[in-house]
Amino acid sequence: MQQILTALCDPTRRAALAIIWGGGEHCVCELMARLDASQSRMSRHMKVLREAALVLDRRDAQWVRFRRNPQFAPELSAVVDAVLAAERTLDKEIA
Amino acid sequence: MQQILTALCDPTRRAALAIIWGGGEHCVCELMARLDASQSRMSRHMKVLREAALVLDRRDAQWVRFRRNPQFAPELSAVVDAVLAAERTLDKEIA
DNA sequence: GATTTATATGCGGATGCTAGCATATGCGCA
DNA sequence: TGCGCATATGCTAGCATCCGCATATAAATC
Repeated sequence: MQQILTALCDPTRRAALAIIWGGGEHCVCELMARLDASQSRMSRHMKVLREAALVLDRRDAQWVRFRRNPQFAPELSAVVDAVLAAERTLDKEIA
Repeated sequence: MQQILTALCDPTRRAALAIIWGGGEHCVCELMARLDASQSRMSRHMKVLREAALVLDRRDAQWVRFRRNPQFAPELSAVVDAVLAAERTLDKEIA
């Protein structure tokens, strides 16, 4: 739990998770581009998400593809869902 | 959102919030006793919860009574609910 | 006014998080 | 083997967080 919340505490990680949580595979370079983050920065943030078991990764040629961990405890998935949903709602309200 | 997650990131604050979130008023000295926290530590943690608008406080003679903020945005309340529920569930599994 | 109880806060030290830079590693291709 | 793209990581500086200790403030009571 502590690890999950720590992972969710950084806006860049939340943004990366928002992209990944919806499904599909995403490489670091894609996330770098979409989130305007430097390479080492993105790589380290993904490491935190991986170590919290929020995402899984696999090598695919030069790339490392990240995807949502489907075996994540449902109570914890509910936390992630709530955070991402809240963020979407609040962003909409500002815009 | 950032402020909420930062507030939730500390285990002492989560424990205090778990007590308060259920309802009722609770003074700092009660929380100190129940969470085995020093006075300055507890006071500061409560300040973080207050500044995140998770809780409201009022003076009552020597005491400061904290209670859940009833006007908290529902999407954010959902985050708190999910976190506290997950923590309860996981604690139960360990025990 | 003095004392006691409850709470807040200034200060300092320890620790941790984050980012950038440079460099290392892994993989495909010529 | 050598080169280039994608990713990981050692190092460091800057900044935030957390805690304990001491002290300040607030309210009640005598």
